[in-house]
Amino acid sequence: MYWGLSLVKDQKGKQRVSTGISPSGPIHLGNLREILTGDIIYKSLVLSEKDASFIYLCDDIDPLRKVYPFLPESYSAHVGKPLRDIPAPAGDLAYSEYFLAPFLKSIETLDVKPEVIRTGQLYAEGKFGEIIDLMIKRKEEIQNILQNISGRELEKRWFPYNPKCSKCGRINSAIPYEYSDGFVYYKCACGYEGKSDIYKDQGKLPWRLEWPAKWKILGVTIEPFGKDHGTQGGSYDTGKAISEIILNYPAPLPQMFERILLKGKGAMHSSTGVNIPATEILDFAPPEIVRYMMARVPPSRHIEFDPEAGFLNLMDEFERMIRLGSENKLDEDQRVLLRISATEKSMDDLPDYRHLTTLVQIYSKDEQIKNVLQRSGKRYSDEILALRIKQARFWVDHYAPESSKFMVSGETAPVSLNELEKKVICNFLENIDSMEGWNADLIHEAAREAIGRSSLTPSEGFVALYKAIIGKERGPRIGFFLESMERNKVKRRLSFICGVQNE
RNA sequence: GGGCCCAUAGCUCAGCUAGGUAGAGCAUCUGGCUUUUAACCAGAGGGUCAGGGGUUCGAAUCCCCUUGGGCCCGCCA
Repeated sequence: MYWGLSLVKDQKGKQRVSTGISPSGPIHLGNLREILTGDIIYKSLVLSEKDASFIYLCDDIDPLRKVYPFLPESYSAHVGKPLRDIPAPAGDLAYSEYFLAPFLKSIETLDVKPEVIRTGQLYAEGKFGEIIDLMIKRKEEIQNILQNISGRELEKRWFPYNPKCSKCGRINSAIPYEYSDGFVYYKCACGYEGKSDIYKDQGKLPWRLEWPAKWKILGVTIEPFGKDHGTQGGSYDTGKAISEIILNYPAPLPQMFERILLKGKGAMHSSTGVNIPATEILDFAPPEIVRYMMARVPPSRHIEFDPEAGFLNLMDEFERMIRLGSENKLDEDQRVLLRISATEKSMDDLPDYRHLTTLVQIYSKDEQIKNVLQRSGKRYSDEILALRIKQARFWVDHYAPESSKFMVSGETAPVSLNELEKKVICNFLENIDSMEGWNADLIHEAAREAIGRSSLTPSEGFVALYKAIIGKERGPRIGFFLESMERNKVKRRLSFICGVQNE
């Protein structure tokens, strides 16, 4: 059974899948796994005909933890303040919204459409109030749970609520010393003394308490999370205990997921530069393939993403699957996988990606590529075609390995050909000289004829031609390829090889 | 110190919570076709299922140990 279906099959009643993130910087492919795993689970619930909803929490009240490498040093003044209170590196938005906006755009492209909830807003609306009150009142009990399960020693003055200093704006430096009637009294490191209303966004719960609180407030029943939360004694373990003992709410069904590694580089991490921003993935990868990449393996396995040759193979694999799907040749699991990988857009008749990576290297204009594709009788919508061409070009420019790229050799570039191969080139040159026009069919016919007059097999003959023109043994179909080049340029190159003087 | 994941063909992986004669795609090789596509069709070679032990009539599959690789926690989220 498909892993998503297997995960949800025993879930009873109303289901709510939750995912989220602190929008503390640009979101990369690795982060995308969380929300896509959530979406796959959500869609698995829908396929299982269960009553399901899907939410995405933007933890915009989390403090800025440090000056990240991508930030100017001036941000040191903002460390400790909620992300929603900090100005963005550019523009007028808040810091959190600045990083959230492109991410939301990306996931929409990926056909992920959760209800987006800002945690700061939940605090502002007082949604956490009752639970904060309860947690403060049962502080000792919670403290014991945390200490027993996580094994860590909590400080004597530990308090289950972090007030935000109304003077300096930091949420990590105010020390509470008293609680009464919904107000937490604190003294901040900046010297200010004040109080926070727990029914407003004047402070927050620490993570290990906030997580179970969210489960109860939002009615979460399933939640995927990274292995960092899932370790023994980690925040899921303590969250589960707090949820069940203190809040009397069953902990959601957990689904841990492994990380995404960049082939040859290791784990993706925003700070090390080993990552591909989520937005950039979509510059070259159709959204279906990104979904497919996450959906095809169970979350417990790490994914080694190879944006170079491996990506093209993945595209092939997926396109093959679509083809088999339309021929009704897939087994049940594969059908589910395909269904879950699909976006709302139709996947019928998509131009072959690998083919496009060749075409974009031959032709510079979309119009020419469109003509070539139409010659084969296929029609694609301009919008889809333009997008795919753009993606293929991006891939060729940024990720294509040498074996997938070609460059036309200089007119006098050295090339090693044996006598038989040279003969093919010279025959071909003669044919070109006497050709009536310059189009793909004629060129192709001329090439076949030239090879026919030699003692080489057709495939050997084509190797000779490719070696002469691009210095490699294989290449794009010769007719269309040469048609896109200037006739005289081709002639000069072939003449050089044959040693024929040009007039 | 603790925890999780992984190891199956040259490469990427499936098969593992129904234990029953090792699979797919790509790559390679052979043959065919000889050109809308670096295409397509047919076939072939290629694996002590990391190693060892156990359970079993029977183990890639379940259990234990070992080795190797990766990651996470022991700050904060």
